[in-house]
Amino acid sequence: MPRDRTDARPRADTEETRRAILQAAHNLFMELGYRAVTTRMVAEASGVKQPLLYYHFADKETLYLEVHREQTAIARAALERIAARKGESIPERLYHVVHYLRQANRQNMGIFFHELRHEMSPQMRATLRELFLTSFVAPITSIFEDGIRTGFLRAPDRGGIEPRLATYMLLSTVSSLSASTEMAAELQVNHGTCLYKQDPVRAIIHVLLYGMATQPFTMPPCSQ
Amino acid sequence: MPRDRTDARPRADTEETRRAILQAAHNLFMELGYRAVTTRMVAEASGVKQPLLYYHFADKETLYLEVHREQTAIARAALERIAARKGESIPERLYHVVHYLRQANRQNMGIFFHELRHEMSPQMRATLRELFLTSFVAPITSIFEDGIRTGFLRAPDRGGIEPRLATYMLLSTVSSLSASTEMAAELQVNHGTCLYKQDPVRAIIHVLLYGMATQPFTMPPCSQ
DNA sequence: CCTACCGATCGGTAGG
DNA sequence: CCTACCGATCGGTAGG
Repeated sequence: MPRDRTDARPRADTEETRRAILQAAHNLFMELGYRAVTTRMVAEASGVKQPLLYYHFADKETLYLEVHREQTAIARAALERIAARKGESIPERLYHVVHYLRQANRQNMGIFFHELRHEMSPQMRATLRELFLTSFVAPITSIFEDGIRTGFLRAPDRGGIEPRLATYMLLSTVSSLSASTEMAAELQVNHGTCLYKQDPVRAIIHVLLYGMATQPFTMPPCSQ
Repeated sequence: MPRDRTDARPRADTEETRRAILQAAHNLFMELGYRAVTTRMVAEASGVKQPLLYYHFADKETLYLEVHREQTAIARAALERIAARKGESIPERLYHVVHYLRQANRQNMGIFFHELRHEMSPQMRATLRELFLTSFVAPITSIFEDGIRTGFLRAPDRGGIEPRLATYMLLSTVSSLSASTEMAAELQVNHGTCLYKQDPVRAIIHVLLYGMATQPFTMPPCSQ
């Protein structure tokens, strides 16, 4: 749609503006959510007038999609790279995953799914869901699969859980960690006597791997 | 504010209407979130005209607060009752907690904190935060504290985590479970060979208690 | 408990 | 890339 007009500015300028809009929209959508961000807020944050957004993007929903397309591509590359480091242990790879997720200012996963269900058109919903699965869920799941394969993690039929469920537990805990001031503040206070406990990320991974119970699990064996 | 007018209806009718509004508002706020729910939607769902809401409640924010006041009172009673069942094991009590949380149609915790930070006035934010801590966090935390006290769970200085962090991990995982179709659908598919795995709630509690690793935790001992 | 209506703001368009 | 503006809808009020 852009650059088919006779009085168009040089390509660089137009591209630059488009990128400024995407960047501003990214920050605002992640901070406030789809509905709370107005097109006028995006325009002001990117230094243009509001109707210009509709020269670069068909509508607000499309702008939201383009933001996610760009960000998920970056996240996918980073997470697949971490997942592929077979030389590193499972805890190390998980730590790097969580570290990346926190550093990328992703919004809360619950809010993302909420927006998917309630604010997006059906085809947009399907596209965004696919982007999320490919870029976030798949790489992390492959780490858990690797853990089961190498015997570090229990297989689902040996008292373990499905890799996909493990991924969702990790993602939901970490995204709540970033989203809720309450939880984040709580974790900052935790200056325990143990080294890893000063780092909430390590504490969470520690629980997912080794649990909280004193004794190893005493559930009835699976092949009963 | 209500019932100080000369032509007021009988007390029962007015109370009934107020309750109908609260019930409709509860369902809508939990399903769609504060911002997405309009006062006109609440009015229609409770069978009254929109301006009537302002006879019973000062504004939209106050209506939201009253909904939470009522619901957290119910939740608090239920959760404190479960936490007090000292005859039941920690896993059993946790299972009942999660079962209750899922049955009460609570919204996603991430969305709740998001609304707290971005949609509420400061004093409303403080009140709602207090309600949440007293009604949800405190009772569940007391179960984890009990687990450490009785030796079923590892103490924070013995390779365990703070009870409060355990509570947030449980709450965030469970609330994502209810909120994301994605995750819920995933868990329905899980028909493993192991009994507890057919129940996603048991699987989540199992991981929090016993972890996913084959071997007990091999982190450096804490008193080093 | 209602009808009628307000100022503000929303996403998006016209026209250049 | 802008000014000007649209129809719709929002939370809330006037007045009875």
